[in-house]
Amino acid sequence: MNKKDAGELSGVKEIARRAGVSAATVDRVIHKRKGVSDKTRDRINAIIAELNYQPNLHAQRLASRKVVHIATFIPESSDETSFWEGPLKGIEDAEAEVMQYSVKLHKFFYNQDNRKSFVKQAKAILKMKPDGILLAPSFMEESVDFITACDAAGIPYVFMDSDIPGRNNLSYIGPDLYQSGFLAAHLVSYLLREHDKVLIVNISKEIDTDHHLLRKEEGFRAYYKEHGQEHIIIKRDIHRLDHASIEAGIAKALERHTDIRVIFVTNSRVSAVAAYVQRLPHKVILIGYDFLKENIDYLHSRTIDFLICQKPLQQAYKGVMALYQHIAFNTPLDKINYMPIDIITKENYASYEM
Amino acid sequence: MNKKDAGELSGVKEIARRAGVSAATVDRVIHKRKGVSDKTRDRINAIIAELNYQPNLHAQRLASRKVVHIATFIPESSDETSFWEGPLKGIEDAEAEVMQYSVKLHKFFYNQDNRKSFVKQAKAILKMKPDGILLAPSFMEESVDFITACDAAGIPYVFMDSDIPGRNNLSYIGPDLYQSGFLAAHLVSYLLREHDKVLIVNISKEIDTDHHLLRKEEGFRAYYKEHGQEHIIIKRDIHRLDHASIEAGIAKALERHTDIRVIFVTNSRVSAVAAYVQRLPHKVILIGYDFLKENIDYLHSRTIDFLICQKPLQQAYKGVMALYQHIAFNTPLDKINYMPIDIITKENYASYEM
DNA sequence: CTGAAAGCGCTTACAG
DNA sequence: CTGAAAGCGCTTACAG
Repeated sequence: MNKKDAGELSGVKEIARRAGVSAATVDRVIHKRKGVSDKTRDRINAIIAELNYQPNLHAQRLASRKVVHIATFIPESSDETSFWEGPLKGIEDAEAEVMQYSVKLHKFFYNQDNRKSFVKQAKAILKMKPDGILLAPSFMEESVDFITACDAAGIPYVFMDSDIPGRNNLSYIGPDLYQSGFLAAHLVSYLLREHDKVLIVNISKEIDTDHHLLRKEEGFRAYYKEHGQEHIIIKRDIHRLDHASIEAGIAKALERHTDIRVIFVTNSRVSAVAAYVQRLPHKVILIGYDFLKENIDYLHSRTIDFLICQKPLQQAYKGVMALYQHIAFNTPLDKINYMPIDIITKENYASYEM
Repeated sequence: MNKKDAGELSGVKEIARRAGVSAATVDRVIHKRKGVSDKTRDRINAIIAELNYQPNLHAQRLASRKVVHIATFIPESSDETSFWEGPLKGIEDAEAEVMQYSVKLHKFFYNQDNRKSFVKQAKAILKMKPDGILLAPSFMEESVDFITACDAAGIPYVFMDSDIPGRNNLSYIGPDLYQSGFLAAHLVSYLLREHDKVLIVNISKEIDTDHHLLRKEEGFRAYYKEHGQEHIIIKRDIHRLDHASIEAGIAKALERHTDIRVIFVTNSRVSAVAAYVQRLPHKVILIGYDFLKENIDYLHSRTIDFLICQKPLQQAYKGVMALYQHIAFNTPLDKINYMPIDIITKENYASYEM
């Protein structure tokens, strides 16, 4: 490593010198704080532009004695599904990377089957007045109430995992559900022989309001509509999550339609279907969602053939980082940030980066 | 944002106070510089361990007036293939992110069809004595000579894109070629009907020594060996890169084996095969490698069905960053860092992160 | 509306 | 082998 070229003034000091003001005033302009005359401001901005000045982030963070408080608000991991362990890990990774830099994360959780738990925690978040919030807005109505309160309190927020369009969120970071269904349909099209049928299975307690599953189903159907083949699709909604109910639902469908060759489960509950399918005398191709331990086990034993996955860990990681960048350095964020749609198989899961 | 809790001394100063020495001495111990008595060193190390001290990277980079010089050494993008534009972009991204922090990148390129260009540039790199090198070691012998010289000069290096096992590289960042071939074989197994055959096509000037392609073919064959089906594989090596030669090679194979339903091209030259296949009266499923514009166009028109891709941009980006972290902060690196094996289709390419 | 001075947590010469 | 002092490029009170 060599020494840096000994140089003249640069950065804030150089700007101050050229403008004939102090560094403090330049700082005020850079951070758009008030208390600077328009004339001085314009002069300084012109010099900043001319010099194409880029602040030294190290110096910035070091000198700033501020602590940024970020609240995260996601479902807790339940016995039913470990899906949210991924995002939680992403949040913790971001925390570890960023903590030493005067950031404090406050993690809040709600129960996905309990709207009241959401409302209660939401209240607690508003009370602590964080500098920003990362939110997975599962319950539509309650989420809208919450972000309306955030807007009023001037607290910026980022959505992850699912979007609520037309709101003041800084950003949405998560899957393109429709497109992932479309991708699944394309994949399935290679797997079907003539006269074969595909079974779509939605498994959720509240399918009426569950946008996730419906958007995926729409995407899936769109593919076959495009090819004039919607008739090959059979569909079942299963409203109970216990294995017996799920198995009964699948069994009935397979009984009625003996030509079903592929089952597409629109969420991570595919492992419950796999538990049944593996006992069948003939092979049924199984496609589902999400990198969960149960699912990977079935992928490994080739009962599940493909899993579609959208980087649950990275979603949350990016969400925290984006908020931090925005709050600490005023970085602009993209309003929509779709995660890649990954196809996981037995061969590539080991190197999958969540 | 709230104020930080007003605190006592911390960091280097607190360690110095407890050890009864100056900050400069603590600094010497942290960076394992010599000129400290064993006794003092042990005392300081004990305190560091006790406090679980983590240095503030911002302060570290800010205070250090060193410039880190990193050389990158990859093939130039040619008319034949734009593959190396991806890694170059990755290098430039890393540069943009890290430049302001006193890092200087020096980009060297060689012609993939010209060993002499490699040797010449390698000499130039050794002459400038960088602090670290990111190397894509295409030519085996020449690369070994080069890294032997680097070892002698004490210059650390990281491999990307292809590995040379058993060397002193800090790290390898790139694909798991064997496993990607195995994945391709699994994918193909879904696409073959009874009595169908699959054609493996290697296209390269020097296939004898081209480890890339052979490792992929091995992985591919391993899958069918496991299933006792090696007989369904037909194989062609094509040693010329012009479209006419490639088309002639494919045409001959298809003529001889009318039951070929899938063609697996072991590298990015799949677009040349696509140009021929799209003119055939019947559909042939086509699988190849790499996110190149030509390939994506054929993916879009459904002539190419799947592309396997291993994050060319990210490989190079990670390589530069890893070197930087190692040189500037002494961060330990993983010896092997396989990139995810991604399956690209018409539906998910738009959101693919290279 | 503006500036002088101190300080963030480190590292770097320099002197002894 | 060790330390005092200055400095990296910013931001923060405080004073005017």
